[in-house]
Amino acid sequence: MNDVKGAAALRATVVFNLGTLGAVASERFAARVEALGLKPKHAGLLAALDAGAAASQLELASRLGVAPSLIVALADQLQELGAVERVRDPEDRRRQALSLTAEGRRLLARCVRAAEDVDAELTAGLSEAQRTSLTRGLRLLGEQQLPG
Amino acid sequence: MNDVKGAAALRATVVFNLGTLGAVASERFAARVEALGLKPKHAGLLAALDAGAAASQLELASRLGVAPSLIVALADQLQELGAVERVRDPEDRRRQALSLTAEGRRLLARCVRAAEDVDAELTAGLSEAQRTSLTRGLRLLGEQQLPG
DNA sequence: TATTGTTATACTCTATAACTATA
DNA sequence: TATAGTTATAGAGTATAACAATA
Repeated sequence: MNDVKGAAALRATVVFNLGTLGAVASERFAARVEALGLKPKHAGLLAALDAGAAASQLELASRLGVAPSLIVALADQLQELGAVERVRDPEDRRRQALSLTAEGRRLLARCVRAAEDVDAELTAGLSEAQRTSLTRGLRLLGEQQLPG
Repeated sequence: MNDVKGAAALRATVVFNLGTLGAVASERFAARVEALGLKPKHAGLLAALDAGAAASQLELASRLGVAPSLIVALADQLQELGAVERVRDPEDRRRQALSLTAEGRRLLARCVRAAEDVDAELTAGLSEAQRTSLTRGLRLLGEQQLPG
């Protein structure tokens, strides 16, 4: 009790649990979307496009907090899967507008189902009230700390 | 409303928020412990040792869910900082028991403070009740999904 | 000259495999 | 021969920097 703060105090923090659980969660989600030819970042890009960020690739990069070159790679792969289209802006031919295809929306829906499956798995040991309260807390934090 | 599930549904999931917030949280924690010469995994190892997992390096590796070779590297660095000691088990000279030094406990305490600072930053926009409920939900999930 | 997208390159993190020493 | 730890190597993921096309 006269201890300085140790392991128990670290485990009590939000940041420690977010970090460790985030890694576990991402790993499980990745395992489920792998069969679709996707990584979690692909799902993130699909979601950003679906949310209406039909913007230029540079804008997407800053919204997702990744390097522009990564958007190129992700978009290349999604394009090969027929999930997105690139259309040159006729008013500024440097710009490429990314947009979801029907197949892209279908893939996104499959990602959502994968995420919901992982959710069920992760929160299986929680009561309904606990699940609700956790979900709300995370959404609130997400709205405050994440762009868009 | 006749839409298939899209971006909004993905953002509503626990796994999506855990993944994205976990990345943000880890990044902020990493920035704070960098000045101590540490990465988040160093803090994790210090915490595991403080929690009493004084075990062999191989046991540590499986407890933390990382490769044994990573424990070697982390322990090397912590030893250079004077934070851990390696003592050969006299009964089986292949085994090295890692243990925290006073400096290691001091470093761990500084990690805890860093984590608490990040917590305050992350949850600044939440009410006390929201913060409590989030913290409880995460700890509960952590106890169920994480080893040890 | 500045900006968008792309390509080339390098860096970080971590795992797998090969190796050493003890058992 | 099997195991703990170590070292060497390789792969994934992503960023930075150089480049091309357009403005």
